[in-house]
Amino acid sequence: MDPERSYKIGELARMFGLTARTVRFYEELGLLESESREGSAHRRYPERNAVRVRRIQQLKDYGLTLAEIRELFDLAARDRSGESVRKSLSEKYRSRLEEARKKRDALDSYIEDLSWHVEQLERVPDFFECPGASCATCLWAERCDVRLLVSPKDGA
Amino acid sequence: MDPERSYKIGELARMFGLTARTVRFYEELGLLESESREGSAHRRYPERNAVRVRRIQQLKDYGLTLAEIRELFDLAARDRSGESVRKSLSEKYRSRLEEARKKRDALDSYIEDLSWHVEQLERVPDFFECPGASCATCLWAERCDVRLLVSPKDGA
DNA sequence: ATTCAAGTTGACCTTTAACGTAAGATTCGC
DNA sequence: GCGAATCTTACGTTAAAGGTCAACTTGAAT
Repeated sequence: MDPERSYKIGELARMFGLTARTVRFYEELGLLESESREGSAHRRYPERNAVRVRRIQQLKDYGLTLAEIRELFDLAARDRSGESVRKSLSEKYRSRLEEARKKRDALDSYIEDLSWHVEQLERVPDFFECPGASCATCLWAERCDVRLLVSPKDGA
Repeated sequence: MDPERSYKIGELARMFGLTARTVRFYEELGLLESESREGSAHRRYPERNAVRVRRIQQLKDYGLTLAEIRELFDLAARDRSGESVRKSLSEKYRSRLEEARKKRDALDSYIEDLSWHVEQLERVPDFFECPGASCATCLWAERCDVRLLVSPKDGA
């Protein structure tokens, strides 16, 4: 890697499938740093920004917001040992992980419920007759009682 | 159930933990039907609307939008046999189910990836030294090469 | 008769991140 | 000197399900 190397905004954008607007936006947020533009009117991004963009994409994929990514970058700039960054990122990942697991569990029970409903809908031919015992999906209220609108958890 | 019974907007709202605004909003969308207000200025919701509200909440819980719910209600009004409603709802549920399963699978692999990263972050004490082989979480680009930013799928 | 909680219409506001898009002026590279 | 690239500024997008005034009117109970 050549530390002297620098990219124009379009180059950097193309390298990662972004638009110039996006790169500019990232810089606005403090995620990228262009050289001071002495004499020139166009931005120049030193090589290290390429790595940053890649890192941004990665962290974004893992569910971090750009604001959070910025915090991490700031942290890294202040603590060069990397300790605080590692701790912070680790915590963030852990909490994301927990959220994700909860979401997955919720999704699982959602899937179960929905399966039950689909089954009900397709199994009983005259399900809509509201036999008086239970009615999971009846839609015309004129014939229905609130108490007859059941869910799987209500017990069969 | 007394077919003559009717509710004021606040009553209906309180029954289901809604606000009057919400009930009004539902009526605007065509989800509820108040009696024609001859002589009166206040809405009156016949009993059947209670069942509708309950149904709305149920369908909402299963991920249908209010617009979709309205379509179902319309369908039910046009086809009293219930056949088309059952078909439509069944299809909707099925597609929701498929989406949910995909989401869950994506979530699962996300969880795996994230676990890998957490492990990496916590296992290698000087992970941030960028040993040159791989670097999953390094944050200061000055010392890093883009190619060193790896993910679990990249192979260890 | 009074009162005052409850109801009414209408119209705008909220949330939210990560950009898109338009416009017109400049600049760079060849 | 020309056209592609870049610049700044600033508003637009997305969008579901209501929230929040504001200013007014009703209706049931005292």
